[in-house]
Amino acid sequence: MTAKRDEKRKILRTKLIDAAHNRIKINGLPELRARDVTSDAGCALGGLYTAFDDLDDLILHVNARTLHRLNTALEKATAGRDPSGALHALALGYAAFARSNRTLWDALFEHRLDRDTPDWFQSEQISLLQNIVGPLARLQPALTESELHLRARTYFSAVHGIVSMSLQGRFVGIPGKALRAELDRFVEFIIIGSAAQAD
Amino acid sequence: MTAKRDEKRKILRTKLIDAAHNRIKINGLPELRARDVTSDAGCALGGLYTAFDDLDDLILHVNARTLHRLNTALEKATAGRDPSGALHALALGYAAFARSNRTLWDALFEHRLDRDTPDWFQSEQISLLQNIVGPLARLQPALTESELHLRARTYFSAVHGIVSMSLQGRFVGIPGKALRAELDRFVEFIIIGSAAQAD
DNA sequence: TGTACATCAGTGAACGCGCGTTCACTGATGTAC
DNA sequence: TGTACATCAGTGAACGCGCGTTCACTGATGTAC
Repeated sequence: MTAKRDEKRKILRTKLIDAAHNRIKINGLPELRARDVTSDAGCALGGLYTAFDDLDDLILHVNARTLHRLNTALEKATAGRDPSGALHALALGYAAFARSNRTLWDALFEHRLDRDTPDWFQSEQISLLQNIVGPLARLQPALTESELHLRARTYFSAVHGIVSMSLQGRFVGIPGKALRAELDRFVEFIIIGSAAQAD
Repeated sequence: MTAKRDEKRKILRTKLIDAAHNRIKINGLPELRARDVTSDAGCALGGLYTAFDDLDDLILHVNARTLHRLNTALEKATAGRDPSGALHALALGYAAFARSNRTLWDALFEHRLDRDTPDWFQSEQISLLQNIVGPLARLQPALTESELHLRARTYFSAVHGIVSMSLQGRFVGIPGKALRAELDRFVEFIIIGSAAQAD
């Protein structure tokens, strides 16, 4: 019976994830400090290393949560739509999520991990792709599973590029005001192109 | 007559840019150290601060050089092609440049500058966009200048997203082997979509 | 052309600070009887 | 149920290292006459 210990551990882990989530949300991943997180979570600095392997491990848990929230948002946005509508909704939903979760979303791509991606994280990544594979499969029923996955990755990468460049405000990014319209047009091109190819 | 001083300064600046370029090329921007660069360039640590404002300023000069090399490569790749051929060549040329100049190309996007982008750097950014605007304008003559620029940015961002995700080897990136084929197909969609829109 | 002084590029040791991780310790939880 | 001992989560001060930038100094270049 180690129930009490297990419970305390679980609570501490949650507190730390919550604290890191909030810190990233407010100041962004580059400003995240182990000392701030532990003091927010109400434990000692060393406590972090009993609950997680290290700071990177904690960040990974925050990112998994963010990815999960993104997947939920995208599922909601596409629910009950026809394939084209779903693709449009995915792109706009992605942009909307990125904008309103800016720093957390940035953390998803800023964070480099040297170790292998753990299973519980990979499953969230797979869900993300599945959200795209679904509509694509209905749009192009002739494609094989592996072609679909390839197309979904290309499609995701392209939309991600457009959204991230725009939000970063880089020279090559498009102005925020034009983002929605450009994304809509862009998705339409993809749909038209797919239809043309299917003929 | 400060000719000799001016000359020495110019030489030192070039040596430092060369050294930083090589260091980034070999180890990547995150591993770039002021001490390594100055020792490679054969000057004292403090010398960096007489030739440039600071390390960021030096990095910006390396990036301008990389951007210039990219522009030259893209101009060469598109020279004498019809609009569709040029768009294909741009995407593949971009991927090829990114792959064979991996760390230098990464530095272009990893480097954050707080100060404003100086003119001499902006002009390279503008050239990059012009490489895309050219073919697009011939493909869709009806578009206004500002629409063309918007389309060019969207188009660049999308291709950049596909290429960078793939090279980073992220889960959502497409495998290197499939990159060329996916890019070709992707560009074709854009061209078909543009044609459909022009009707 | 030559001399005396002034300037300023270049030097490199020292500054200054940040921050992830460790580790000897303690007190709460778990186990044995 | 209660006591004695064992374990281990949690503590927080100290470690350890990295590295951009500064600054008093010097020697080469420039200026004045």
